[in-house]
Amino acid sequence: MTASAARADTRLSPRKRAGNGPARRIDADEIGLDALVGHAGYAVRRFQIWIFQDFIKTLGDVDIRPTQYSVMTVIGANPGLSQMAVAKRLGIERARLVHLLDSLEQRKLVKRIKSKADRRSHALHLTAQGETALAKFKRLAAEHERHVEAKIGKENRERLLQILAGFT
Amino acid sequence: MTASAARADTRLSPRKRAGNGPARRIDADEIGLDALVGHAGYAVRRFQIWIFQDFIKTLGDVDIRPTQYSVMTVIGANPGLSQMAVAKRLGIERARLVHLLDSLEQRKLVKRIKSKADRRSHALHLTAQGETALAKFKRLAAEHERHVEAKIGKENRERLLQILAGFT
DNA sequence: GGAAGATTGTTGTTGACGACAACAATTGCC
DNA sequence: GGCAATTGTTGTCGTCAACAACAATCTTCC
Repeated sequence: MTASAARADTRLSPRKRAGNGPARRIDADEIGLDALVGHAGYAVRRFQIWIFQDFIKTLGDVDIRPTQYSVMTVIGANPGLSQMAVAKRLGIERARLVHLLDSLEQRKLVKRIKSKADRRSHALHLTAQGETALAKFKRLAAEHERHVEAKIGKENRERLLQILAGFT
Repeated sequence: MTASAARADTRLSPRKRAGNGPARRIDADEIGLDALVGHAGYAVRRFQIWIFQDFIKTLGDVDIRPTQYSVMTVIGANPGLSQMAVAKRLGIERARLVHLLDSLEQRKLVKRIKSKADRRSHALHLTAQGETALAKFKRLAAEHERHVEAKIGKENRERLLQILAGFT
């Protein structure tokens, strides 16, 4: 079922089939994308939507979204980071990180500790509760990753990670 | 360097390096992502952001965003489609497509023609101006695609398209 | 040592986008 | 002929990226 793509570009162009309206019912599966096939951005966008939806669903019970997971993972692996450091590392704006941390702090998963070295900044840590929660999140994330494998194949997933390793 | 994924889970944890704050200046490039590396979703998200930004910049002079481009491409290749058909094909909601078409119609690139076969629906067409404009957009999109090649390599781009072909 | 400029966290706004819900007009079905 | 489904539209809500402005604080430079 997944192997049925990658043609489509070389089908006889359906151009100007209809004068001012479709005479026949169009099945929406048989619409030629033409130039759209072959655009990396389009494929990546569609895939990203799919993968995020599966992540959100798989971690739906614990109510954790991909960005929240990435923030907790980075803090868990590097306790004491400032908000700027986390934002820069994850490529999110510090303005946005404020709300993310507000939410995570309300849920007692993360805490902001005033840094004594630089009184402008906060040192970010997971709470004890946050540590055990993150462990559970990681198990669910691993399950999500298996869904990805099931979707595109184990070796394709690894090739993908290899190709995109420069963006992490 | 690109082969360095898929371990990550088994590195000695740098946990608890800092008591309540970073003693040393952290360079934000040397922050361990640990479990984040190895997550397909994270890599794909970062890549998608990069690729969209390049697309928007490359087509900045003509003020066309990726979604607008995809809509015009589909209409150009399949004149007379209804809004539902386009929405379903591109995976966008029909509610959202309304605004996209409003914008494109104001710019005289697309026109909605009342279908006589089904008076509920509109047959979508490019205007003459839209046709020539789309040709220019496609040239710029091809230039963008070359940027992608330059970023990840020609053969990696093609492998990527192959892997994700099922999502187009 | 003090003024000038940079950095950090915060608040706010804007716009693109996905997800829903409701609605009128129209079509298809039984 | 009547009732469910479809199509386009309008609206709301929440997520997210991109900016801009601001107070507090640090750094730099004279």
